[in-house]
Amino acid sequence: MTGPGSGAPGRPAEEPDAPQPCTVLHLDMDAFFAAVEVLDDPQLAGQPVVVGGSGNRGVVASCTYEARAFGVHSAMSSVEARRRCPHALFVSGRYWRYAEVSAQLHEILRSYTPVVEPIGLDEAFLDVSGAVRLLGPPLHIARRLRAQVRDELSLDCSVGVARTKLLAKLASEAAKPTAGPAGPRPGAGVVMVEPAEELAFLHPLPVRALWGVGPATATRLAGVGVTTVADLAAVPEDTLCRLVGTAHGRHLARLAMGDDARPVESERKAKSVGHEETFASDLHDHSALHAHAVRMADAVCERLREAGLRARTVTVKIRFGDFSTITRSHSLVTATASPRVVRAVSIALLEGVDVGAGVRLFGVSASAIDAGPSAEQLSFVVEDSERSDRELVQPQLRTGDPSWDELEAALAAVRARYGQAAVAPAALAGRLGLSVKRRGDTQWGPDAEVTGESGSPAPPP
DNA sequence: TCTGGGGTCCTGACCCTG
DNA sequence: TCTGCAGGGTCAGGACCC
Repeated sequence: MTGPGSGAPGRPAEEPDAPQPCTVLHLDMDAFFAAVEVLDDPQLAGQPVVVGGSGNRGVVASCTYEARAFGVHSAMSSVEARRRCPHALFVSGRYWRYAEVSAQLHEILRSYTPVVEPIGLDEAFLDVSGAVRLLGPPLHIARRLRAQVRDELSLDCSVGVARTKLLAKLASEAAKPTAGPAGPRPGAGVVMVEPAEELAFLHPLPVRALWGVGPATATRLAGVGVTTVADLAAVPEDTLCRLVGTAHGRHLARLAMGDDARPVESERKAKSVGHEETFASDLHDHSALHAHAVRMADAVCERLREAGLRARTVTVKIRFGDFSTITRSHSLVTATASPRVVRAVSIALLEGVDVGAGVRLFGVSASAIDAGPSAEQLSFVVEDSERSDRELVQPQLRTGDPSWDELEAALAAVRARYGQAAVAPAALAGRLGLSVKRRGDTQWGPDAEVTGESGSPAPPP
C-alpha cells in the first residue's frame, strides 16, 4: 500500500508484464454536504455541524468530523444526533447547492479522463488507463487531482488507487480523515493498493466493508462464524450460495479474493424514476393521499419528460405508522410520460389499499423505462391487458381526448418558462400549500415545525 | 431515540402459454 | 382432454448502495 506519508514511490502502473495495472481511481469528498455548508458560511469552521432533517423524523445526511468525534454519523436519526451532541449546529440540507458543487467537481474529473462513473453527488470512479501517457502514473494523477479539487473548490477529498473498483473504493476509505474522542485527525489523502498487496490489505477488513454486505447479510454470515473478509474467503462458494442466494454468494466469493471485474461505466441509463416523502404526521384518509399522489406523479413525469423517457410500470409505495411497507404496481400496455395516466394509475393503486392504520410515507415511481418516440402512438393492438389498464384507471382518466395531450404540453411549457410553482393541478389547490414536488425537497425527512410539506431551503430563483 | 430519499438488483410466488 | 414441465412476464418484497 502506498500513501503520501509512506515515502514509497508509486509503482509504475504500466509495466508490460504487470498482471493488470492500477488504473482505477475512486474519489470521495470528505463530509461533502457539511463541508459545502462550512465553505458557504465560514463561521461554521471548526464546529460540530450536522446537515439533515431537523424534525423528529429526520436523519443526518452528513456531518463535520468535529460532530463525528461525538459519535454522530450519517443515516443516524436527528433525535439521536442531538442527544449525542447537544451543542451541534443543525443545518437544513440544500440539495440544489450540493448538486451545483458536484457539477463543478465532475467537470474537473472529466478533464482527466472521459471514463468517469458518478456515484451520487460526492463520489466517482475514474478509469485513467488512457491518461497515463499524458499525465503520468495513476498515483501521480490521484495526487494532482486531489490538489486541484482543493484549489478550485476549496474542499477536501480522499482518493483510492487500485486495480479494481472494490479495492479503489476501500483504498479511498483508508485515506480518509478519522474522528475519535480526541477530535478529528487528518488522513493520508491518497492511498494506493498495489497488486501484490491486495489480499494483505483486504483480508483483515470486516466483512461489512465489502460492497453488498449490509446488516442482514452480515448477521447471516456472523451466524456461521464469518466476520472478516479472510473468513469469507475460506467459505466454499456453494455454502455461501446456500446462505445468501446464488447470485449474491458467487459475487461475494469473488470479492473476497479481490476479484472484481466490473468496469468503470461512464454511461449508465436510468432504470427507474421516483419520488417519495415521509410526512411529519401520519395520514389516515385517501383524500389527503390523493393530493400527494398527484404531486408525486407530476414530479415523476416531469423528470421523465426532461430526460426524454417513458415508463410502462407505475409503482406506489406505502409505509405505515408501524414501519411495515408495501408496494403495489401496474404495468401498462404502452410506455407513457403523461401525468394524467401516471396520476390515474397511482390513485387507482392507492384506492386498493386500506390506509386507516395511518400512512407515514408515500411514494410513486416509474420503471420499465423506454427511450425514443411515443410508444403510445405506435400501439394499435387491443389486448386483454389493455382492457385491464382501462378498468384500473377509467374512474380517474378521461381517455381518447386529444386536447389533454395539448393541455399537458402547454403546462410543461409554462413550467419551463416560469418555474414549477407557476401552475399546479387543481387537486393541490388549497391543500396545505402543496406544490409539485421537486427532487431534493424534504430529502432527509420533514424539518421541525413543518406540518407536512417541503422543508428544504429553496434554490435561488 | 425510532429508523430519509433515490435508486439498483435479486428472489420467489403466481399465472399464462406452448 | 388431461397432466407435467419449462419459460417468460408480472408483482411484491427484501437487501443494499450513497
